[in-house]
Amino acid sequence: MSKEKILDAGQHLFAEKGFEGTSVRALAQAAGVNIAMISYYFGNKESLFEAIVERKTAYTRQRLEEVSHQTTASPVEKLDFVIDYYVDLILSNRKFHLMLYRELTLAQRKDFHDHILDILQKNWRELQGILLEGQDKKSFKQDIDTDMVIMTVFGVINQCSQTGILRKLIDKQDVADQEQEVRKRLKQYLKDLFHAYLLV
Amino acid sequence: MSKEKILDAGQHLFAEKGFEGTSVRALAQAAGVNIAMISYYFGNKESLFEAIVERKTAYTRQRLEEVSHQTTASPVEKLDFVIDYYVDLILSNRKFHLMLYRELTLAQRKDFHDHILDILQKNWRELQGILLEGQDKKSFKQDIDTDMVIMTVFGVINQCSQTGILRKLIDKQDVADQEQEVRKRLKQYLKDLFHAYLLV
Amino acid sequence: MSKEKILDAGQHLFAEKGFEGTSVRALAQAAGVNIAMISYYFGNKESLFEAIVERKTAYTRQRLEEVSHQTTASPVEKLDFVIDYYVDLILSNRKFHLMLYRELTLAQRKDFHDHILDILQKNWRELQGILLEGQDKKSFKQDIDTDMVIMTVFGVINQCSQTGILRKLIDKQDVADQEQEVRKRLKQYLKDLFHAYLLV
Amino acid sequence: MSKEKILDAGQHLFAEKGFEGTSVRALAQAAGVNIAMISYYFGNKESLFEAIVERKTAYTRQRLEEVSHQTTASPVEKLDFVIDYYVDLILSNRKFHLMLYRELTLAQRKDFHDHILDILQKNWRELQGILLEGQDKKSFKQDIDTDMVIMTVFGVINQCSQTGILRKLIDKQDVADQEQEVRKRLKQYLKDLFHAYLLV
DNA sequence: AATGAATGAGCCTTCATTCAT
DNA sequence: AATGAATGAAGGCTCATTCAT
Repeated sequence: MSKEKILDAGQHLFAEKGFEGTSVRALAQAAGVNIAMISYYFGNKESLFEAIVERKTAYTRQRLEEVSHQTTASPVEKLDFVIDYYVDLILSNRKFHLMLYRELTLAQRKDFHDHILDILQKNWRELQGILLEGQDKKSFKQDIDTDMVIMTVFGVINQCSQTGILRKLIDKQDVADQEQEVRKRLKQYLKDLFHAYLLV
Repeated sequence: MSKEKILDAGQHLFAEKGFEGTSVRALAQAAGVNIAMISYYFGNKESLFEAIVERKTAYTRQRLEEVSHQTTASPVEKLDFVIDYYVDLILSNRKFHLMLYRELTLAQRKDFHDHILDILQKNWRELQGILLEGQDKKSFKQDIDTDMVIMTVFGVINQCSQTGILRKLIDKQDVADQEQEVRKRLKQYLKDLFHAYLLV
Repeated sequence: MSKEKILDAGQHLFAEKGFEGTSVRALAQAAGVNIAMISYYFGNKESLFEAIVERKTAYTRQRLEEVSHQTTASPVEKLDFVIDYYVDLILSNRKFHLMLYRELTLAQRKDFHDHILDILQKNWRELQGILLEGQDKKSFKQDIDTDMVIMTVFGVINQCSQTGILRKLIDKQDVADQEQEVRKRLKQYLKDLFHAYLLV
Repeated sequence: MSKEKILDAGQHLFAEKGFEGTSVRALAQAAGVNIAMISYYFGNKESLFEAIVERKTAYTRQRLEEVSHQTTASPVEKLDFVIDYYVDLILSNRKFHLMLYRELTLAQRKDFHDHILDILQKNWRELQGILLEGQDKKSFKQDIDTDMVIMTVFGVINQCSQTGILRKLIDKQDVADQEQEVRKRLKQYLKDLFHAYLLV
């Protein structure tokens, strides 16, 4: 009960304020539990952070595997699906993902960094599998840089999420519409881009 | 004299440890000045940070403007040049740029966030100018998403810089070679990608 | 069952880490019982400590009384026996005795201090009885300071046990031999010393 | 100024409550300075403790050396002087010395333990020098255990200081008289004891 | 222009103990 | 008889900043 409340509060607060910016006092207060419960359940703040990332990414990985291992869809269809999936995933959890990548760029806490990177790489391998399958089936070109394609998918989505620049480019409508507009545009763009680059 | 030393020390330390991770004590010690000098010259840590970013980006912007305003090159050539330029720029100052984007994603410090974003947008407008010029001259397609192309340039370079994943993918050679290999591969990929997407 | 396990764990842990240095959590873990059991059985940490000391000293006192009340031996023989006995006793339980005297010197916990001192004094009175008997029988000098002799017996043994200096003075042999060497030397010295001081 | 105040407050508080029992908050309050000044001047609580011991023992060592190196006195006179000196020294700073020996028996903090022991051993060597000189000059017996004599001097004084038992043995007079009585009796006893044991 | 001392708030963690079951 | 969850206080320490000189 308290454990869940701490995880929930942590997911929200870490996303909002970052690791350093979130004090255990604030965590305990937001979770409505005593400050000592963080140590009691998780040992320390760092381990709580890892537990939150673990919970979040485990769910994501599971969902992703289900999708990418299905055999009925073509590589292009799978790629399009993954694009849609990741755009929605990242933009629906903007602050959390931003925070994750932010902490990832801090050379401090090397062990944690490697741990998270391993988890993310598992997901990246799924995408790589689709690209290689497409090359095998001759539906994608042979001289493409698959690593870079993966970098592009996450790089573009993160960049949009990060800078929030599109909010400035489209300022005619209200916030909710903007959000939908950005997602739609992002999905369309990535598909167009990769169809132009990948397809034979 | 002391002021310069503080700026230099700050540029290095903030890049290495981030804003939160850099203490005023560490700054003073690294600069070889008294701890009170930071407040004396810059008021507080945040303002020192802004001064450092200002100094760094001003230099970059100046260099970029010189390049993009030249009239002899074609849009494609200009695009290719900007790609080369940014890959070298960001990868040559990896830690600083990572830190910059990291701090940018923290909702805290809103004013600072907007200030930095304004600076970066100036540079982005240069790139946008090239894309629009290409459309004008009918050398680029008409139905392209120019905002997204900009997001892609920075997104992909940052993603490579950020995760350092390529270091894992190419581990046959020594570090210096890897660095060159990554840059070369990144430049080639981005050109191939945009030529496929942009050119009529 | 749990109570015994706690007492055993406490005797070992308090000897090793001292009163302050032993946490209730560590006690519970070492005893393999729930943390709340310490409060359940003993009320609080302090009372547990007293219970342990009580158990330990009661056993010692019983052994000592058996010995000192025997009537066949002369005062000198009795004294020699007590010296042998105490050297072995204290050096065989070095850490426990060190801890006991250590806690005794803390002005805090006055009640506990007095309680322990009463117990120890009972044993001291046995030794004093021997000395007075020796004076009565004219085998010891009349102008000796019996209180100080008692202080000397315990003071010297404790000092050796405490500083572990003899380990540094005799470093030719292995640890087990050192231990035996120290005991032998200590017994011989104390007998020589008191024979010189006490005997008529 | 603050540094001195912290050292003074520390000397008093550590003697009174021990290392663990003295909080940095209490130290700061007793010294009338801000809590951060302990870190500012000494780094941490442990280093403050070492600084205090250093200051105290340095003064003692200096005094002792002056005395033991004088050439006019005989070995017996020197021994008697050292006995008088140490009885006064330890009983005048009872709580401090008790605390010192107490902390010395804690296996925790091994480095600190060794450091203090080294300092104390320097003083012990002075006493050992006197005993060896006495043997050289044939005024002391040849078959004495000099290490044990040293253990005895400190052991007996510490034991008296520690248990405070004499307070119970002599309870006819007021406290100040007791103190003097104990010192006088202790000095006399130690001289009698060693004269009996050492002299040819 | 520059300093070292000083501040007070805040950090994370651990403590002995008690509660509800 | 026994438990795991929960408590609130206190622990040592570091922080950015300011003061007096």
